[in-house]
Amino acid sequence: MIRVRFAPSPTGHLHIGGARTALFNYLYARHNNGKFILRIEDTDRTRSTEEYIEAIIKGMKWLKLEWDEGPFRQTDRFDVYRSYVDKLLKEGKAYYCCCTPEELEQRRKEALAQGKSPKYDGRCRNLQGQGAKGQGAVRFKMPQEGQTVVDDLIRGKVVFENDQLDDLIIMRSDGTPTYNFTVVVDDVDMKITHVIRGDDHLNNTPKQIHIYKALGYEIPLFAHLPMILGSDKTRLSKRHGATSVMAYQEMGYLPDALVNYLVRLGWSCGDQEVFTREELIKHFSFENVGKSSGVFNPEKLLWLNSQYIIKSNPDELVGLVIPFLESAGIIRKGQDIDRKWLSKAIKTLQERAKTLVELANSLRYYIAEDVQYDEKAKTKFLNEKSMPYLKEVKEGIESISDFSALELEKVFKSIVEKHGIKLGALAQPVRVAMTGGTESPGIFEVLEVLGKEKTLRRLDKALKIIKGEN
RNA sequence: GGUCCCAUCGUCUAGCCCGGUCUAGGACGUGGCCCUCUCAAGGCUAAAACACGGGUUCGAAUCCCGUUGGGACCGCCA
Repeated sequence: MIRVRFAPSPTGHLHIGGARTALFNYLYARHNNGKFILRIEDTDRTRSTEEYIEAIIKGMKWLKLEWDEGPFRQTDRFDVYRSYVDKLLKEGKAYYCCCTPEELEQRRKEALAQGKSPKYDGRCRNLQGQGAKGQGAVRFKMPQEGQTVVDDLIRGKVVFENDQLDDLIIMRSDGTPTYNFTVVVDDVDMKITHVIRGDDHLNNTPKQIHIYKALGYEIPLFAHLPMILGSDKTRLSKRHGATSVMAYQEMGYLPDALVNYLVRLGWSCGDQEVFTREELIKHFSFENVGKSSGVFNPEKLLWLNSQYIIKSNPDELVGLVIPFLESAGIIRKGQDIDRKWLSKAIKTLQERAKTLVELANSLRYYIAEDVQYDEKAKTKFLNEKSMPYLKEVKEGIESISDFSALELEKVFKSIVEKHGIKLGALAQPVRVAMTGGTESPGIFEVLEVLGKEKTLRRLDKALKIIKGEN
């Protein structure tokens, strides 16, 4: 049974990079009928918050990255870590270190200034019981010779010289455990078979391997994912724009579109760009995960989002767009709206909106009582020249009983033929009268969605404006 | 500074493991054309890359070495 985990630290929101790590774990688990575990690594009590735990869970749920076990929290397991530390201490595989953080910082700086490696110098390592027992931080005794090989599923064998490794702190002087230790203990306890995480952990891996060995446990398989970079090729951060997953929800992105974008950043499946969740699960494999880091490209994400909006069922879009209509002030919060009609309106706009925010805004002229005219469009199309045509459209419309796009087209066509003009000469003035602007879905569709009553009212208003009555 | 990782169009990538089929394929973005009542969507099309230098070989994007460039890590953060 394959068991993987996503183990974020709640010191911030779920961000793009974390989401992709979670996604790859999720896909690997689902592809292999394994288990996906969520574990919150909150041992840094000064920086972890409940709020961020909630935010991470919210982000995971929004992306529909369902986990099978957890969320486990490391702060619930301090006694477990403590017992493992005691075991190592007893076996002489760890020792107390009474160097203060200030001293260490000082020595690190000096080493760096002299061009030396800033690793811990092992000062307390050989004190052999002379050091203050039971106080200070606990360090793990790393082997100082030989090599450690990380056999990575993505990178192959990576060799580290053990003399490069330093005795890392596994328990702080306040008794709380640290990351490199808890991660091993938890992965063992939770029977994790594959550790799938960011590339930034590759250098930690040999240290963790030694902890597994000291504890006498089997070493899991590792897969280190390439990093996601910003446009300047440095690690993706706020400087590059939105990095929080939920910011994309607010900007009107569909979770499936984000997932699709993220998975293609580092993974490929031939020439295919758009995938259903089922296809992703079916095809996902580390064989097709690249080694090099990738630059986050918001334009491609936007394109994918537009593709997902086009593919969506308009009825589903109704529920998704309503919050955006509310926040744009197009409808009042909790206002009743005819969902069937809204669905029809959305259908005409789907291929024109790249985000739900755009979709909501483009719905404005359908929903609002009055049109807001674009000044340029108004002067160009609502004038003496178009007035007679507008009148004829009005008369034609009044005469039909079936107010459908099909019938409307007939009305327009007969006027066009009668005057020997192009359809555009008729459609554009009507478009401005209906929407206030020069861009919209096909004019017949717009009229049909608007309905006879609203159409006639807007035609009247446009005619009044031309006559200067408004 | 040390260690580790990486290197194909501006960007994401296919190809690389198993050298010839690569005048290097696809996608986003950009330009042009078509469609057309506008805007989109869609279709067609163009420009655009094997970082560099050495090997190995009849032949290298593909294998080896080096250089350069980029990234990550070196915390009583995770």
